[in-house]
Amino acid sequence: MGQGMSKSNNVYKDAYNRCLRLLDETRSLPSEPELGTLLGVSRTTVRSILARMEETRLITWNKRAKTVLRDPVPDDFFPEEETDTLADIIERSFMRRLLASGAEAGMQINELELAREIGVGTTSVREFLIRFSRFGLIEKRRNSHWVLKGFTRAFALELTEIREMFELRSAAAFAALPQDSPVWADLNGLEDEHRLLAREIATRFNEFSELDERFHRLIHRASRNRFIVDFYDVIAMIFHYHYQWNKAQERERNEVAVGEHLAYIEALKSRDLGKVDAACRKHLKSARQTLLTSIPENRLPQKS
Amino acid sequence: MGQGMSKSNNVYKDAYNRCLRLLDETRSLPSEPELGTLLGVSRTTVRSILARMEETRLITWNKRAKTVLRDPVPDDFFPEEETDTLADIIERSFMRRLLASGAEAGMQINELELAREIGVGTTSVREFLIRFSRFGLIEKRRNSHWVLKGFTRAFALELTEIREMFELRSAAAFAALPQDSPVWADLNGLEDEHRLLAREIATRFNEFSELDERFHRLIHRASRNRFIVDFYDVIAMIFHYHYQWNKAQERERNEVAVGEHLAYIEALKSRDLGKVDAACRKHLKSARQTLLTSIPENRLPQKS
DNA sequence: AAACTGTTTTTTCACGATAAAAGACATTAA
DNA sequence: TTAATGTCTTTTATCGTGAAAAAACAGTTT
Repeated sequence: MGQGMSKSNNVYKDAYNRCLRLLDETRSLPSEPELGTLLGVSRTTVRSILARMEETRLITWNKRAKTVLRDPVPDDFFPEEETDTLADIIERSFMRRLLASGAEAGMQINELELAREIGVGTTSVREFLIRFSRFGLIEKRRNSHWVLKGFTRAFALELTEIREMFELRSAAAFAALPQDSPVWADLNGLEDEHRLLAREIATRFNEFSELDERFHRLIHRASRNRFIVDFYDVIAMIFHYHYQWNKAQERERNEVAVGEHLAYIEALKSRDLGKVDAACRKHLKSARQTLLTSIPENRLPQKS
Repeated sequence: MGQGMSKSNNVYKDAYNRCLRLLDETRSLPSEPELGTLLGVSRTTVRSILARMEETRLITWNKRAKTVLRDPVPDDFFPEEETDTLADIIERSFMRRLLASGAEAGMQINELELAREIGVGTTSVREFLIRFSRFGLIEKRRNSHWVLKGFTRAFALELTEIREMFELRSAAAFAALPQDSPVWADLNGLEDEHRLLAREIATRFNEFSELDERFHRLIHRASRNRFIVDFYDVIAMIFHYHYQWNKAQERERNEVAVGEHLAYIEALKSRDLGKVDAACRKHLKSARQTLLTSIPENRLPQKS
């Protein structure tokens, strides 16, 4: 499937699907540039979308007039898997292998083999590995292969050490932000979402990780330091796959975390640096514990 | 020049040049695998080197017997510029443009144009930009171009903030290392080199930046945290180009820094955490000052 | 005139192909 | 029987190419 293909049109397909959802809401579509901004794509792509919608008799299209003819049905949508970017496909395949047992530290990674297995070109795999290397899980040998460093206890400890350093500093910066800063409104919004989730935790516990990420990113942004903000990508990636892998006690864990977040938010709103520090430390400690207990360590930690 | 060329043989040429220097020291060369380890290349490359050395009558080569016939002359060496990796060539070109006036923040970076200008393929430029993005100076717009964030005062401040956080922690970890750790010998070696350089600073001041990097890397390594160790790459890159660009008061600056390093080393050796912290802070403060004064800020700092 | 649509050009993304370099296997010498 | 050399295979590094997508330009409509 798909060999020899130069470039998939997933941007178009994804935007098309999103545009279909817009159709429910209006009787006619806005101008091409406006649609482009709305969907986050260029006008070229917008025009391809409109052309297809006309073909499938979803709309009539004549210059400025784009009249909706009917509501979209499930069959109008492109299949989900065709809307993924190649980078996402490669990342998922790679992480599946990495988290599967048998991915020992020190194991070497073969670009060609990975590319063949996933069914993509080597260039895309190379670029993925280069991007991925900043997560500290793989390392390149000059003129040679990549080496897997492994999702080990040592990795988790190094990661959380930096995370704690950065978040404590960000939280302090957050508390020191002037009262008229828009972050306080954002924080209030997040607080409401937390309270709502806390009330319905029994059924909605799996929605926590998305809220968790938004909350921590808001705090990190207060540091106004690109290295701190960017580092949250590493944390988010690890936690994303970690939670996908380890579902044990998910409900309990998340319930505890929501409570900690609410205390943390309370501390931030008090703008008392001592309280902020304490609440932040407490939450980070339990987050680290959660991560650590999920990593089985059957080998001695390797030196250097 | 060089169009259509798949891959340059710079690994071979560089190893060849380094192998020539070995010739001065011995009358016969070791085995192929041994030479490979010595030069950091595969046996395939070693054999190409030996083949050429035989051709140019530098050695006779018959199975295990590799007898040196004559000392190499300057003409035997490949030109320096042919030994550079493509990544280095691209980095240099890119940094030259970036540091040249006219590289405004917000300016967009064009892969194709860069590739054409440097005379390399787009793939190599793309891979370079991905690797380079971790330095925080450029940012990718999804499905579109890269944006230059600029070598601004804000960048320098964000960079030094992290650097100070990491180095203070590393220095403390260093001082806490057991007396029998090999780092103390390394530190003594560096101390000697500093004293030597201090004595001859008038003529050797330009050798400081290399020593500086080795010293700080030793300290960062004590953190035993890959993210801290890796972050020194960012600092090293910035300081490398910064010093190349800004030669004003180089001698004075370096003289002061050598003195600060010696005090810092003294503090580490005392293993008194208070002294270490003070010496580290003092040096980092002046390092930051040096970096900041060299960045002309003619615009207001832009809001996020 | 401002904002839109129609058309053309440029750039990004991803592939297969090929030389350089690494690595594996087979053979031979110490 | 260990460690080298000789030979063959695989992988990495880099390019040119072509389709997807963005961006620029030109002409229209309100």
